[in-house]
Amino acid sequence: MWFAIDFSSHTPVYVQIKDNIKASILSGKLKTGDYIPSIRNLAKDIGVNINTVARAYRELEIDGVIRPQRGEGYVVVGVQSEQIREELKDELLKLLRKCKASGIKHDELIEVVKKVYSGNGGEEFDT
Amino acid sequence: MWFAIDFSSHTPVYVQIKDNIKASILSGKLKTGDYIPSIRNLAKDIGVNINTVARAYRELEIDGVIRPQRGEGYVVVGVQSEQIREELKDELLKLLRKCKASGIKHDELIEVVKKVYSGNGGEEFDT
Amino acid sequence: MWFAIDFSSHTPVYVQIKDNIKASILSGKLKTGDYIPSIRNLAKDIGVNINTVARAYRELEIDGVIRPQRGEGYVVVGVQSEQIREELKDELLKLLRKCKASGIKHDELIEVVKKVYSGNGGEEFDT
Amino acid sequence: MWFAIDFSSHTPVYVQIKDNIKASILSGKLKTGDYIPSIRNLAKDIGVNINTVARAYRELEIDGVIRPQRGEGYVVVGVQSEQIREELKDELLKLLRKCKASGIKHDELIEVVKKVYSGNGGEEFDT
DNA sequence: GTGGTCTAGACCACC
DNA sequence: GTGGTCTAGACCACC
Repeated sequence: MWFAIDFSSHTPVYVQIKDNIKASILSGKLKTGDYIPSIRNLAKDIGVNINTVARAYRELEIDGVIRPQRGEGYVVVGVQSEQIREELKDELLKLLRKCKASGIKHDELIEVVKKVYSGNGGEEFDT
Repeated sequence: MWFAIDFSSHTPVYVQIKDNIKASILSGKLKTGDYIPSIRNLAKDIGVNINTVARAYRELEIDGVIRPQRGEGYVVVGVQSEQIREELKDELLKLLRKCKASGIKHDELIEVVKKVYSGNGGEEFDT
Repeated sequence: MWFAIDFSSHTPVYVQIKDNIKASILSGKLKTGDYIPSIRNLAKDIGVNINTVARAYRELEIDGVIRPQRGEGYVVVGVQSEQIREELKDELLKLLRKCKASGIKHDELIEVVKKVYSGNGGEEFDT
Repeated sequence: MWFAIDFSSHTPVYVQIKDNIKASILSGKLKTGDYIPSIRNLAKDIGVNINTVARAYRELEIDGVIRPQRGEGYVVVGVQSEQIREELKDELLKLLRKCKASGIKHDELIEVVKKVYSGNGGEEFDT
């Protein structure tokens, strides 16, 4: 697939997979009705065990994000976009507090924001 | 102490303790030479096992952030401020890209920034 | 044919097909000598792969329930009625114990029984 | 624990474990606040792999039936009794239809019901 | 001791 | 080919 896993992260691999799929849908790289990679293919691509991908997919199914297609894999159903955006903003809020507490100045911070939200660049968050 | 632990987070508790102490130093709440809480007290305060705090302190000592004072607890040595800030900004960069990719508008984002970096408040990054 | 498959059930599809055919014989909807649908037709009707129906038929043949008629499909031979009924009653016994243990009252239960065994209706076990 | 697993059943082992725990709560053998067996103990007792029990417990947690107690195992929260009873009655309805379709007479059936719902016996559904 | 995650590999059902 | 379940065993965090 199109994303890398950070094995040194404390975030479990299966959660990273879930997050990546959801983000890909939000960003439009995956649309409703699209097939996502088969469990075995994705596992091979990102170098993890089949069970790890299977768990991610199973939970995405429970969340209503994907749907199993008998014998053909999983297709995208859609995501609760607004809900996920709120979660992201919450995450951002926490991180910004850390930044401020750590003495990062407002100007420095705005510079980082500009790097991402400047005219073009920055659409790709996982390459 | 002055921070809460998120037990539902994937970030291990001992890492959260380390991060919090380092951030407190960066923000100036803790200065070189200050005593930090005893292992036993901090453990009681935040409701975790002594071993967990001990591990955080042990690693902070290895990192040169704190130093054991014979029989009197630990005192702050200092932190590689700039390095930590750069790491934070890196983390922020990644998260912002996710935000953009997920369709969060620039205006919404600035609103979140303002929530934290507004006038005075916001020194507390963990409340 | 006259039955639906529950794809979300843990019972394998080929077992559901077998059970349905056996029940149809027991109930008299299928009699000795009757032809059952061709593998291809049944597969199309219930929306499963040919191999799945083929497996069900193969096992029914092994069990002596149906018999291939050269070039003409399968005909019903018969079933060990009494044995199957005893198995069903055993299954029922277990489920009723669960019901009682779970606090379902006798009256509630009788109501369910009545729903099925009331006057005439209820011959269709899969509608 | 106090229940056996049917390894020949098509119902996955982890589902059987979930069902048994829920039934034990419904029947009063497990009450709110009780600890359930540790993952490793239950796995050893019923002769399955740790992962299988872990999956059952994880899903029960998602369902709000049990709650992890840091470092001490899982405690019972409770169950949506009424919902589970409705599920059981649904299951019963399906089975009864099979019974009727298979030619089991009303009298035979009532006999089975009486075996379970007669004055005393029958409370133990899993011994 | 407790639970959480992951691997390597097996076997099954279904297409 | 697809997904689903399970095992045996490892290593981690936390108590």
